[in-house]
Amino acid sequence: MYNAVKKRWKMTSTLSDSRQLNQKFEAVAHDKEAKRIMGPLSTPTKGSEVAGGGEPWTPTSNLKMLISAASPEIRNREKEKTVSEELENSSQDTEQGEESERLQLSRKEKSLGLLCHKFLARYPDDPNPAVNNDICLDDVAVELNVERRRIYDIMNVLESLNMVSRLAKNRYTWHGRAQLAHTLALLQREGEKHHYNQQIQQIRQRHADDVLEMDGEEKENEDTDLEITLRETVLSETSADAKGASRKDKSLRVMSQKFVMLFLVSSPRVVSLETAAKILIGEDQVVDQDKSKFKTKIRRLYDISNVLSSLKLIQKVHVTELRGRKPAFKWTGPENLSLQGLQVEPSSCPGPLESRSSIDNCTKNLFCSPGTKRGFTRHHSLVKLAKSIQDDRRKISSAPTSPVKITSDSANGRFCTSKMDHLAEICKMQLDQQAVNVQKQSNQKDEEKSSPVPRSMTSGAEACPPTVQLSFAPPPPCCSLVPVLLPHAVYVSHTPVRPRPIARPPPSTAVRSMTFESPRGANTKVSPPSVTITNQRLLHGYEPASPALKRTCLTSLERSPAKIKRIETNSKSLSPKLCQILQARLKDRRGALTSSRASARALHLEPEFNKTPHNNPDTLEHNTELQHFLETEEREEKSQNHTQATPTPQDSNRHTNTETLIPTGYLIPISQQPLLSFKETPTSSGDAHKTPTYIYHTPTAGSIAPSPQEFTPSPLPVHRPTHRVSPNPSILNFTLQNLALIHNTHGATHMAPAAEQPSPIPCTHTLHTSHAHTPLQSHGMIFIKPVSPLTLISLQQPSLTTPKSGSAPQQCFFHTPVSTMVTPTANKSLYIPQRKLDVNSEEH
DNA sequence: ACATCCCGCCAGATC
DNA sequence: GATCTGGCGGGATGT
Repeated sequence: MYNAVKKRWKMTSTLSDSRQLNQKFEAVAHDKEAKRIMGPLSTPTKGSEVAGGGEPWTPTSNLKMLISAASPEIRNREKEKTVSEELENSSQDTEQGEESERLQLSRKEKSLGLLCHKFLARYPDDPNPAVNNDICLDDVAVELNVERRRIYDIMNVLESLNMVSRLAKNRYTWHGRAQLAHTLALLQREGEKHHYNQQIQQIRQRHADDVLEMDGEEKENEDTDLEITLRETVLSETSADAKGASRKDKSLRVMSQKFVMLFLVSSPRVVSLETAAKILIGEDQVVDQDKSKFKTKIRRLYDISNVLSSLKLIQKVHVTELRGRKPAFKWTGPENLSLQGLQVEPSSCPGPLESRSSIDNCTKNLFCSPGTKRGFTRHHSLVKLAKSIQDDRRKISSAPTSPVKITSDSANGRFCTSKMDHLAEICKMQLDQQAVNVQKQSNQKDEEKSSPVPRSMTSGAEACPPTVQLSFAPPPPCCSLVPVLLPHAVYVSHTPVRPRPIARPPPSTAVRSMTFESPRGANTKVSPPSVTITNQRLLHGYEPASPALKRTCLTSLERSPAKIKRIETNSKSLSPKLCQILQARLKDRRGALTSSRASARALHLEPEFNKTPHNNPDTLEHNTELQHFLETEEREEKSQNHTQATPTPQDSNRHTNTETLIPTGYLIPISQQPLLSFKETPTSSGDAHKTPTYIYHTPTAGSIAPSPQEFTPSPLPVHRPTHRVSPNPSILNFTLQNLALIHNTHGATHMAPAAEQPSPIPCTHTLHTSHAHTPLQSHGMIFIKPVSPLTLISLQQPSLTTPKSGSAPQQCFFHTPVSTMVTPTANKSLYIPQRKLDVNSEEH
């Protein structure tokens, strides 16, 4: 397969090369020009790359012309394309010169930025919805003479800004800048929520301090305050990076959105790559993990920057700091972003990210009768839901190493079944409701149309509301699906920002406790100050232990598959060390940790994780010991906290927190009640406050929906200490595994519940409803199988459908990487994003 | 030497 | 199983 892919790529490159060669032949180029003029190449709609030639008749053409004029390189490139195309048609002899040709092109000529320019030149900023704005990656790749891989990079960034949306495999829909302002506004808001500005300041300050004095202690102190916040946020967000979810969490889309957020919240709208990378990665990790990660992040940021630069949203600059001159980017995009439009009725309009396709998918396909065939492939998920569930169960149960999984099994069957049943009903309801919503939306649209955004692309996306609509406000049920832009990452952090209508217990910092190892090693200690800070934050309404954070921890544990593998590879040698570390850590933790353990529940770790321990005998031994140790601790903790054990809402929250620790993707803790409380405002746009539901988008299966409840106060102090230490993913994973082995006591501690929960499937609906029934539900834990996001989605839908049902369930959704959303309430538009897009409008 | 970032391997996700 | 996606990082190129 790979070979095949490679071949394909090679072919592409070959073509490119040949084209390049052709480039030399100016005459040929001219011919091409003529051809272009004659007609669009492959995609008429797109306007083909003719740009260079300049097609006066279309905006795109004009744009192209301008670009070409501005950049000879672009022009040449265009020519090359044309030429190459001709060559292709005529002959393929070019291969010989491929290499040479390739080399001939300067690096700049092959830059992503230039490529993006070319790409953008093909489409109008404000596309006519009536026209077919579909983008075929293959066509684009061919036309632009680049490998598909490069196109993905561009598409990912554009998608993060909702300038395009994925329709189906190999297919995207172009939205242009119509929704850009809205999207940016959303991102800005998200950035504010995440306190990125603080993070930036923190980092800057820290750098300054570092330069001035290398004193370790001081640094430590510094960390306490904002840094902690930053870390939390970052980590939480990073969590995405971390693993679990799928690599998608680390996707360029998420990074791009975060990156943009940094600009939007930073006072001097200048962000250095270093700062951005740190924030995106999390300083701890940066410090701790080799710099490779940092380097990689920087590389990615360059990729993103190139695209954003092409969009003219940022501009490269250099900032001079104490340490010297550093590359940075300055925001040159729109400055005054307002969410006004966004706030429009949530229900009516799909989020900026929403695309016609998504809407269509949701409305037409998804919610159509389950049995119906869906035009969109992704919708298969619905159809396959049952199958997926079963598969998941099977997998889970089969998982040799994870006891937890096994547990989930028994109940799963029923759980799934019931869910399915619900699903059908929900779908039905949803359809009905949808019809109503559509009408409403249409009405609203008229009003809202104030914004020039053409939302619905072609065919009736009746549902497709203008971008403006996205209101953050309580997203309609469907909206939940609607990607408000919050990228996966986003979802993580926002928790902190959200206002909690209900007095909920302070968030627990359980997550932190999970992080055993501080990157800084010895330095990390539990610092009382940090605890204090946490509390303060809580008071302020920040949630230190944001779900995101938790996730982060979890995620970190899981990490990307690739990484996991690496880790596993090394596990043999590392395990002993890890064990030691863990033990030491545990000792340290003993007193403090209370809830952190919960993470342990994570039991159900990915197979990979599971493998590690098992594979390595030594590890097993260590594990046993660790387990013992943990168990003991856990018991102690339980005894201490046992009061909390009772399954009251609060308890649930706690559990949730604990759950958070669980590796994302697998267990998802959802607190229902809180959600319910929030949910009430389906229509209200109140951005800021209602937000009862959060839409957590996780590209990966396991997004955790942090409920307000999640933040329980009581445990905080305990967790805090650990928190400081940055978790070593490997260690965390290891630990989690061990913990997993340890059983959880149901109520007593944090995590246990989740693991025990039988149902692997995250069905919001079920969860909520069941809340009272099963322990699982009560805990809000959901076991999500990373493997089948689709399943999750479908499950979610049901919840969507029953928006008003009032039950909490609906509020939480699990987003698979693909679709995410959670909207508790409303529901006007059903939207199922094929992929999760990122922006959330959640809070309101 | 350092900044950029292209290239394409390779694994997870989808079809 | 084939193909699509896209994370990732080696290493080339530019400054």
